[in-house]
Amino acid sequence: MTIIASWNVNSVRARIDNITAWLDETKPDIALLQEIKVQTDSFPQEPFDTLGYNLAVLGQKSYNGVAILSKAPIHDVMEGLPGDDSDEQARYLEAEINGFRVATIYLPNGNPPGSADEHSEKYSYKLNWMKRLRDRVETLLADDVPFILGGDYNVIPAEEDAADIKAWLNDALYLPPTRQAFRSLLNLGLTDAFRAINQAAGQYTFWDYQAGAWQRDNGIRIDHFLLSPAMTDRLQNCWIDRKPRGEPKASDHTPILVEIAD
DNA sequence: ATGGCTTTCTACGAAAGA
Repeated sequence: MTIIASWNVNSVRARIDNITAWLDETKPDIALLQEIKVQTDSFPQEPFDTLGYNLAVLGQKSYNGVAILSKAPIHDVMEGLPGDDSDEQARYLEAEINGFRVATIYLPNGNPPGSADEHSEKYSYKLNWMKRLRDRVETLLADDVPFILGGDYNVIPAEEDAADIKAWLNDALYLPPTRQAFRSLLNLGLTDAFRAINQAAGQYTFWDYQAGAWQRDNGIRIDHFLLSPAMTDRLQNCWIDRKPRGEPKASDHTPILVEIAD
């Protein structure tokens, strides 16, 4: 049995005590982090060493940045999403652990989206990034390697994934092209692990810092695990741990976890 | 809400986030 967590921590340095306390209590075998907001060589390695984790880090100054923590050895690390050599944003890191491939994903936000006739530069980047992710998934499927892609997708898949969907109708997280691109990933044969286990509305992974969103449970479900067919066959459970969002100095995201059978 | 927080930076306000 393997427990894998994904958590957009909104700065690994500002959140180090929250993160280490949660890891020490929850003890996931693998943790995928996003928005570490630090360059690779400044990543705080020592507290994770102490907890028994191996590390793979793809950092960037100030923004973005992703990391994989794993109690088992990490092999064959791939830094960055293929398909655009000019893309310098640190949003994708993939490796082999325990015989499967695992990626930590920080999909672009995309706001402001621009108009329907002319998407903004940021929204175009998001949609192109999703196309590159689809291409990567097609390669992994063709190679017949089991895989799990976890992270902050910045996609609200359906109206039941937001407390107030009207607030998101014209947002890059929910616009039709965004949901269409997310569905096209699923249509390749991937499974949204959370929805395979839990069909309830009102299951969120993000609450804005503003306007008492957490206290009012005004959230959205945007952090996801997508599993290849072979990994879906091994899926035992998937759940959201709301507790870290209520702690002092919390990230605006909370962790999502999957349990995979051996 | 064209932003009510939060984080970052050769900082002292602006950019980015969602």
